[in-house]
Amino acid sequence: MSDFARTTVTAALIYANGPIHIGHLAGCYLPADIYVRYLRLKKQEVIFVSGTDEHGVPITIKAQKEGKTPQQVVDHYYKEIKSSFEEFGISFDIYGRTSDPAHHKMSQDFFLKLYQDGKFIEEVTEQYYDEAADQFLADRYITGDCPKCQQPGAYGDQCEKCGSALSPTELINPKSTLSGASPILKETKNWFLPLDQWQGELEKYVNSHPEWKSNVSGQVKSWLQDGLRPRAMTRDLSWGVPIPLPDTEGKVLYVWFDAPIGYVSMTSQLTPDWEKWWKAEDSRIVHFIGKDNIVFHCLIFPAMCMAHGGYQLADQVPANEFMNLEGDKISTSRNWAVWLHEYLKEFPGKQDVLRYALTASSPETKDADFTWADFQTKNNSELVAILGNFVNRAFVLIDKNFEGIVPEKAAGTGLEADVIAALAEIPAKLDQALATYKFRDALVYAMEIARIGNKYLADAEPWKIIKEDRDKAGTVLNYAVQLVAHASLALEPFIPFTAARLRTALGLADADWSAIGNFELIPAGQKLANPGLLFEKLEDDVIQAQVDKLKATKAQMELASKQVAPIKETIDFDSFAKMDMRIGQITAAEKVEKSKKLLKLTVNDGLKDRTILSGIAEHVEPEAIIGKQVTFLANLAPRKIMGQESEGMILMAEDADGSLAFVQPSKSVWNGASIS
RNA sequence: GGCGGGGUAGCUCAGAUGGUUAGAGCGUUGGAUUCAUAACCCAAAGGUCGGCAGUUCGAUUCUGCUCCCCGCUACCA
Repeated sequence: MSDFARTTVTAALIYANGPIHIGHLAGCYLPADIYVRYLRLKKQEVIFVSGTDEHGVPITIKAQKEGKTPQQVVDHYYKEIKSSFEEFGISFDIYGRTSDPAHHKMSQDFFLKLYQDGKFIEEVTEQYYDEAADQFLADRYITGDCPKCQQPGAYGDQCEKCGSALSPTELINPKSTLSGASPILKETKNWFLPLDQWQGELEKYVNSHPEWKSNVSGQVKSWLQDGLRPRAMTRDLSWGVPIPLPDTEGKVLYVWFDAPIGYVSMTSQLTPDWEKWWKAEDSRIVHFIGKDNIVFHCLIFPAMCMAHGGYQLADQVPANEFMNLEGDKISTSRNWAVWLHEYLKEFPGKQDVLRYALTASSPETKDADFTWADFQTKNNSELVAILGNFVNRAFVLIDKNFEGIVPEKAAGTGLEADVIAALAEIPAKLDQALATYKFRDALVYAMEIARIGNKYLADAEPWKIIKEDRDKAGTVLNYAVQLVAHASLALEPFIPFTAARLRTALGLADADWSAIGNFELIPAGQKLANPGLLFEKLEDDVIQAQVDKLKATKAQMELASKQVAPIKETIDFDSFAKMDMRIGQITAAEKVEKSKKLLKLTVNDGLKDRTILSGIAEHVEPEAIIGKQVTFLANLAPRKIMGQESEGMILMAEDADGSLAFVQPSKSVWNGASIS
């Protein structure tokens, strides 16, 4: 790693269809920023590149929903995202966007080179096309009956009822989810990158990086083991980078084709010297991403680069897992998130508190959970009590006893050697942790300096010594100031706003990693400017307000989901009369093996016992329902489900929360009672 | 369904190529202290390391099965 002359750091491109939330920050932006700041402290050559991804279906959906054009949507969010990142101290060298003409040009050139070099496979396939919406339909936008289990509501890629993987053309009675119309099959030509041809080289590449995190190499190797297949690099969509070939109207580049090129095109906006950062052999590329982006950065983009030639491949891809919020998955569409722009407004000047809290429980090895209670604890018990308190003690003691001027070192208390020794261990540990992307550990090492400081003050008791020996007390405070200075350096990557305040207070012009260990960093006689309290305690009511806000969101979302479905189309009496609904009694119930949802019920219908399979296993205990009377449809055509014959269907009422309840007679009736 | 990651103290998480008392921070309890934002400092309590079985002299660490959470599953990105 020391062979590299410079480092190109990227953080994932985010969709410009919503604001930034803490999941994004913890997932890649904060770790990337910490890493970049660390490299800068070490005076290494580095650039930090990111931006918004402004293409793809989610953007068009958002635009449709808001009655805007896609361009209006991305313009709005680009601005908002960029400014909240800036305010939060994410120190990008360039924050670009993929709708930029320079980006279009570069990704088109990239595509064209692959095309001209014959790296693509052209393939004409039949895809479902929604004539009403005038567009081809991605798998997710088609539903129909599952060809395997016959149940309705299967998606184009998968039936969630029986779990089968499907392709859209297999669906029975397909419908577009956009317009509800029946889609037609239409021929379309797309360009595929034959990933299978790069399998060998990709394996070599992946195997040359045994240091990758287990979640990264695990997923990548799993794909390689399954065998790679050609992947379409173009899409039938109107919003995106147009394909630079004749007669390709209505087709654009696959967003995952142009997005990673975005890193490069954005670099070209930063410096005319951009090629050095992506092509020079002594340039190291590091992609910070979330776990959902692993294959695109570790397989597909590398394959594109191999096909193109000339580009360096990523040296590290430190993917984080996900950050949950109060026990639930963060979700933009469900509004379950702590939004950065709201945080910045509601907690002005407290960027570092959030940076600290998110780093301290960063999802480095597994999903993590952000709770407001934890946020409060981290602020009150660590930032205020450990760091803020130590700094305040040092400044107040010097202000009171030495008029704010750093005293000379004289004979010490005998504890100084221990302090120096304790501090001496920190830089190497810190360096090691940061260099290996273990930011959680690194933060603990950096905070250790303040702990050392607190202990030193408690043991040395300069407030007592001063009464007899002013020089000795001065010595202690001199050391304390040096420790504050060290904290300001070691904590710079994590809490840069606080670090800068400290440097100003100390009169330390420059932040330089190599100064760690230097106990003459702040010269005696230096006039200090007490920065005041670095952090303030967060009271319960402030935290409670945030929790309440989330609870209100949740309640609102539940309310929204409680919307009663509209009445279906009118039917005549005969259609109704055809249904033979009856009351029967459950005499036996057991789980169907290898099925999550299915229960095998034996129902006494007054004539005989019949077997009915019902997808209610997640809602009821088999033992608990034996003996219950239920309503069932008796003349439904028998159907095989998971190899077993089901004779009828149990009627269930679905509650707003998705739970199911039996439809039962209000008093016990005889089995076989018909319903009319 | 297949594949990948994870399940370790009340909470958030480390760790062990298998080996004497499994770690940290926070929280809790007790003590000490008052320069400091009722903060700091010291100490203690607290874990059958998801469950079952196997390999082994010995497993929380290896193997198999199983349960739970998360992700991916290739034209959703």
